[in-house]
Amino acid sequence: MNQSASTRYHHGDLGNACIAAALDLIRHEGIEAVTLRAVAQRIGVSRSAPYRHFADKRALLAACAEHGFRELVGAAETVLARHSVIDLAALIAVMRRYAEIGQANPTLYRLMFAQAFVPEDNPALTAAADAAFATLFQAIQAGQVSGHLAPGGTYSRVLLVWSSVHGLVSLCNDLAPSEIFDTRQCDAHLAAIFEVLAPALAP
Amino acid sequence: MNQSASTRYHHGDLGNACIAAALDLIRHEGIEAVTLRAVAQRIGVSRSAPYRHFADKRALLAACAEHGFRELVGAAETVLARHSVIDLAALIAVMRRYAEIGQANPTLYRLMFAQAFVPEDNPALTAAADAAFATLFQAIQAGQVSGHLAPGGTYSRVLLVWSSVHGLVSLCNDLAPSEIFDTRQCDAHLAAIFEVLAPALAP
DNA sequence: AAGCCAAGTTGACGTTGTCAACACATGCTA
DNA sequence: TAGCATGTGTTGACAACGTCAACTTGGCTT
Repeated sequence: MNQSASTRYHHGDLGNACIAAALDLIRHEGIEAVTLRAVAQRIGVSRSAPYRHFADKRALLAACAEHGFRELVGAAETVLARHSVIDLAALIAVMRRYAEIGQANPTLYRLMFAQAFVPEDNPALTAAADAAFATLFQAIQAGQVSGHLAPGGTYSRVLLVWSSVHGLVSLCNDLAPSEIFDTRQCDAHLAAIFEVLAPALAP
Repeated sequence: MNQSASTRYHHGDLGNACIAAALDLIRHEGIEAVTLRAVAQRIGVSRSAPYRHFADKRALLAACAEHGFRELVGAAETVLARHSVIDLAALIAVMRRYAEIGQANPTLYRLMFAQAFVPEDNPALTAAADAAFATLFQAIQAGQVSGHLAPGGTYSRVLLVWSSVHGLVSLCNDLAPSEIFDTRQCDAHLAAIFEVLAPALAP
């Protein structure tokens, strides 16, 4: 009785254990190391046990991507909560945190934006991505309402900010560093971008 | 003699034939359909013939990505050549064309920015990506010199423009369409972004 | 004409995703 | 309490894939 979870026949929470193991492989070993066999082995379970909890490998990866979006939204909300008003500095702080997370786990970040590539739609994943968009939208809107950000074109500004930061993080994560574009200076690049962007966002 | 290329024992240009076949599979069948066996079969050659021309599968994919960057640069230069001066309208036209190409072949576009993910560096691919950056840089610089674009911060502005458009194309290509963010309206989103961006770029 | 080398082929191997058939455990019902 | 249904994990198997080694073919040089 109360046998350790690792030796019980029934794992108890194999679904989440699979996600955790996959996330660990994604973070530390790269996407090619993420095989269902490796995931199962890490948990101490047979190779096809995960099929009781995920339809196929892509479903497991989608769950990991969903986790990534939730982490992103949670981090953004934490930063937002530290600011009593949403002005340009607050917006920059949020996007800096966004970039930080994207850079900290490049493989996961890439995976998050690789899911919709597959034809089957995944409502949970779409909702998680939407939550990221909505968080940014509400922040910018709040800044505009309180007069700390330039008014009008809320949707366009959300698109611009998200696209810019997502684009920069993607470029820095996915391109090899070169003399003309040093992908290791993502933070500095982000600051440079927001310097140009400032007049278009501040009131 | 002068036997048809498809029946000759020596193909003559198998390397380029592999790239062409892979590009066709990428465009029409999706990345998962790109197997060395499928590429070889399309050319009418045995499964491991490509290994005489590419070290491994990734090398072939890198060559495809390189081709994609060259197409991008060529298209940008064509648009630029149609404009006697580089003002905001010209810049928008270039980036619109960029987005058009990125949307026309999403799988290839994604592949182009997925190469540097692998540890081995690929000088030819890095050079091709650099050429894209350099083209945009020179265009913006020329516009600034001639007084048709706002002066100063050339590098920052290049980063901003490239990141924004690349980010938007990536988001539209890779995310599933949702009610809050319709990824099928990429062109309209691009116009919206440049509307906000205009004051930061025009003189 | 001889022979060398690049180019293409064939056979084979290990890995992977996936499925079907089976075994086990747990909780409900009689 | 016995038995059974259902959910959970295991095992065996298969096809597809990337890749390598050994072999064959063809054209070019000398």
